[in-house]
Amino acid sequence: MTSQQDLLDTLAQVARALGNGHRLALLKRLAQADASVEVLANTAGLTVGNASQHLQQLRRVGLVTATRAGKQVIYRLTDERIVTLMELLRQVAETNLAEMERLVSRLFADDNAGGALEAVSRDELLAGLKRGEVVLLDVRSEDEYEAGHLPEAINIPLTHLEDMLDRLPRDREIVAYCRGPYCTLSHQAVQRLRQLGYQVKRFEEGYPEWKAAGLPVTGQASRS
Amino acid sequence: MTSQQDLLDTLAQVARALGNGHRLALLKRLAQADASVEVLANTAGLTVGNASQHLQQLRRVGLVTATRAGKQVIYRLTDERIVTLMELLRQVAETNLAEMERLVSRLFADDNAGGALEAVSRDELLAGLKRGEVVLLDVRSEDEYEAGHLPEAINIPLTHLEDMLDRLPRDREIVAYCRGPYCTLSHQAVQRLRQLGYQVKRFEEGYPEWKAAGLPVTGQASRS
DNA sequence: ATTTCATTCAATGAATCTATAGAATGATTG
DNA sequence: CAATCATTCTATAGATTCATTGAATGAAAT
Repeated sequence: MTSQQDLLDTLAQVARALGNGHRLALLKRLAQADASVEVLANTAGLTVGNASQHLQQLRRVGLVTATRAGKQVIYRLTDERIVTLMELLRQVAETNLAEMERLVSRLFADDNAGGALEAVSRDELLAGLKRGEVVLLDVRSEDEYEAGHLPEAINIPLTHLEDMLDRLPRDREIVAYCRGPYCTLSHQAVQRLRQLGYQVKRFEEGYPEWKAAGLPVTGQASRS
Repeated sequence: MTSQQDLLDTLAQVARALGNGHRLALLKRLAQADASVEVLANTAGLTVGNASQHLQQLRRVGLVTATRAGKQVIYRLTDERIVTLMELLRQVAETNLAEMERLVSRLFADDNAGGALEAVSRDELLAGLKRGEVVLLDVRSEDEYEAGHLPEAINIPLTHLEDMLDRLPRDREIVAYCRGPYCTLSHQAVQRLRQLGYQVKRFEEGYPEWKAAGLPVTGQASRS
């Protein structure tokens, strides 16, 4: 059963090739069009020699291929799925690295007036919604929102928060929620919106808990 | 515009966390069920201390989260998409690392009767097809096949070769092709099918060359 | 309070990765 | 054939990663 580990080691090689910002920049450029070493070096802000070395690492694991065209060597992506792979990596990183940012956020939060990020309980939220005093904000991704969300929630993915501020009222209390108590998207949203002067609190639970409690949800299919 | 590079550097951190066989093994185990450090260490064949360190690297980039349960610390995947990410990584690696495997394959091939993997030229292929003696096998991915393929070619992605043998005739000559002379999928297919007793040869060119030569192709839209 | 267990932390050396500079290669041009 | 251009190779030093060891922490049991 060592072959299993061999396979994982091979995968790890490919992942390591992706594990460098400059190489990702090169790949990103190649996703747009094939290019020579010099062009790639310029767009990635590298010296030609250095770019060449990085490109060869990418080539070693089969992510790019090189063909000579006269004096130049043209690199191209071996497989279009590499773009998908990078996009998925970005998605996973974007949502999960919140953990890191949370630590930073905490420092900020502690600077504020003590429990600046205090959370709204389920009962409080229900009461506020009933009285029409509260606007719900779903800061998860669009996909997740479409798969199901709290009734009348506005969806602004955290990544687009600043772009879509016009959807948020300034004169009402906003309650932001995300995936649950261990998800930190809403923490960040609250923090950023506070700085912009909004009245925001965080729902202490999240969509999964809400749904599991049998409360009404809006959306398409159900997910296990 | 440095923020762009910052983002890529952050992505690179996540990719680097995936860039180790042991950590991939831990993630793979976690994809099945949450587990304690000790359990994870055992299934990955690591010492507890070492496993703990790897797990914390994964935690640092947000791929896993840890919760204490009594004496134990239970780790779990932060996001189900991590499984998808690993699967995609596997797919990309499997098709693209062919370059490496080609070197291995060559050794095998050289052991066989000289030109065991000798290739069929375009003219030979056209003649064989005309006489109806040849069955064409496209070992590229399903996507690529659907985007365009040689007429009447059967599509069996290399990854599913052994699963779909019933589509291949044992009594006729098979010619496998892929992306071109520098693509090695067909090398591997020929080698594996030979061992199973099929009469297989490899087309010395590939789909792009065939199409570029103005020969008929089947499929949907055209790709530049 | 002490012991035990699971896990984490800290320190070490070997191995690997990175950027730089300069030499070497391969293909075109004069 | 010499000169030039694009790229690759080689060598180097500094930084990072990895596995190992033993000590330290935190929670449960005696």
